[in-house]
Amino acid sequence: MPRAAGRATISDVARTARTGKTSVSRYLNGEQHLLSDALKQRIEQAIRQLDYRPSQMARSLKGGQTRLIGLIIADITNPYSVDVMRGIEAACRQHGLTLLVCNTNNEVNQEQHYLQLLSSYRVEGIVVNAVGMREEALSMLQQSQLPMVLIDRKIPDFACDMVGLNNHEAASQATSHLLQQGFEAILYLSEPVGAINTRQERLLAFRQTMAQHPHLAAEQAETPLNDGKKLEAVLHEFSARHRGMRKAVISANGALTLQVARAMRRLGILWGSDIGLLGFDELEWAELAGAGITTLKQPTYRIGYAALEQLVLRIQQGMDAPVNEQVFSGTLVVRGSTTR
Amino acid sequence: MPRAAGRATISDVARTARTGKTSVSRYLNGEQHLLSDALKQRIEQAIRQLDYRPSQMARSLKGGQTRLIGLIIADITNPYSVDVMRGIEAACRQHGLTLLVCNTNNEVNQEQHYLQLLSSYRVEGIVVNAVGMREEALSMLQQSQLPMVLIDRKIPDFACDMVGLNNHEAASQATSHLLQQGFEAILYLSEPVGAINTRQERLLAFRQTMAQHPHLAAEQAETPLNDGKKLEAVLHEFSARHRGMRKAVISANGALTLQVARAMRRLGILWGSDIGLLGFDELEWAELAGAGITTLKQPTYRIGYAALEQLVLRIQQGMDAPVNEQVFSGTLVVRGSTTR
DNA sequence: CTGTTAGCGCCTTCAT
DNA sequence: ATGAAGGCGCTAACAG
Repeated sequence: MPRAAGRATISDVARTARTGKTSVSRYLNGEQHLLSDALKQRIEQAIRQLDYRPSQMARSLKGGQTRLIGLIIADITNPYSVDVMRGIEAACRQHGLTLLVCNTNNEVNQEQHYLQLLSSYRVEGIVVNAVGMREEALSMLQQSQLPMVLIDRKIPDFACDMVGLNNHEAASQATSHLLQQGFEAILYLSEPVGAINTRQERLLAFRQTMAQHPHLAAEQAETPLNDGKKLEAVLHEFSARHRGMRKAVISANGALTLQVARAMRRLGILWGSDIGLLGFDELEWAELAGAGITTLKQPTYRIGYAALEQLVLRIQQGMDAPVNEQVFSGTLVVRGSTTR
Repeated sequence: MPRAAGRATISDVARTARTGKTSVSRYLNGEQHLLSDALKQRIEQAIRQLDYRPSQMARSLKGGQTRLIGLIIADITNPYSVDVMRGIEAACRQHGLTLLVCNTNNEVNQEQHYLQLLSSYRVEGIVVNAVGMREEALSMLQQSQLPMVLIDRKIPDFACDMVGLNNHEAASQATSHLLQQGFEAILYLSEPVGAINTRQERLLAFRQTMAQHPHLAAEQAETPLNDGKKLEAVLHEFSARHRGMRKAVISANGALTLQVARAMRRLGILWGSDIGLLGFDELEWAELAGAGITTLKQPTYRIGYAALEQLVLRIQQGMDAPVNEQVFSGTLVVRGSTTR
């Protein structure tokens, strides 16, 4: 009989099967060829009878591999992150790894907490989807000697593998499309750029592309996600300033595009006819909103998959191997918001 | 100096601080009032110097609480699930619990795998967001004696705490709204109902409500999420069959609503003018799609929060306490798709 | 106040 | 082919 409270242990099984712990352990670890059929039978039955399941805790305490990978996501609400996650998961399955997901909800405390947790559970590596994560938090990560790969984010003075979008190319592509469509004034809208390299790169590419056409108006504005009023003001003024010209807005990410669309709707501005609209990140509802919204779609699944492959590589090679950065190209999905 | 490979252990710290493991352990566990200041100093420094971090593995192996909660999600892609998760997380924080998220990607294997994993890591309880999960998989869960609560799903012959939507009320509410708006023919569209109680309840309530108006047309159809052609056919025929009447479609969940909207668009049917449309689950883009889509919004955050509270209760009370079921009311958010 | 000791459940030599 | 013994890192009696 198993001990009153708690689950059965390997000793319980051994006792029930009238043998020693060693044999049970061997049975569990695929060294069954070393056991007599009779013993195997007894062990098998004991396990079933006691509903025994080995404790991973104890197992990996002993120093074995955990085959665990941690994923730290700053905002699970972000479809981009979820899509990337699917790629990571697929790759994990491929490698016989198990993924543990931690959502930090954009809170620095949580980041630290989860990092410590994952580390103390001896995950073999972590993927950090840092969109929105602050520098301070990431520097904590640096401390831990865990193999790690960053998604779509580089940190100054922090050598770390990274996988993400070719932001420069993507932003150029987006801007060029708008120019080709004959827009004469373009507003590049993003959340506060700060020191976040992803945002900087996109903005830079926009500026460089526009710089080739000095007679056109290239504007830029930053607005937080939750300030609808400010967004309306920015949009309204941009619109007014370029009355009579063909004008368009680029939104730097999916979450922002939603807010932009809402603001335009409140203002009674129609994308497609009154103004052009192009957003980074594919949206499942892009085709349903008004005339449709043109997006720059990221290969999220591939990014996630590649990130995990990179992590596996890092785990194999150790922390001394040179840092690797890998970027993928985006795809422009043209819809009604940028065509006549 | 810490051992060459691997991290420092409590013994290393003890040695460096010229003391015993016990004192270090005490220092770690908030029993600092039992230590002399001098010792405290030495330990603190040793910890910093060695970058020591206690192994949760070892700790909980010893029999302590893990303060870990597992969340099994069938489809992380589903915004409903993600929203519920946010509620769970908030409640976890409140209780000093840490949430480990596992996405089974609707694969039965994964469900088993994760369940075993979580169980072997001694999580104190699990929340199962079973939308889409198959019965077989859930019966596995039943085996494990883990405290558990189901989200929006009941399983026959399986006594388990549950938190979810008041499906009957919600579906009645939705149907009544359509009737009030003067729709004369209503099509209730859902994924295959099967034995899933949530889907059955919604459908039943629809039928009962419609039964009070025998002169009106109450239709029902089931279609898988990925079969756009079938969806178009169903919609087209429904439309044709009731030409000249005011007709509407109820979509049984958010993911389906997206497909329905796409299909209507392909068919050139406009919701709001040609046909009514009402979907379960709030959609962030509901106001942006055409005339806007009326939704039945679930209090997802509260559902998640309540689920975790229930789990905590279950953990405290043990597995013998009577089963508890808790349902919340939905809210109708009326938009252009169901008004003239 | 502080250190010694004995496990937690498992894996792994090392004997038998 | 099988089992006994030791130890992974930590906590919790139980002495000093």
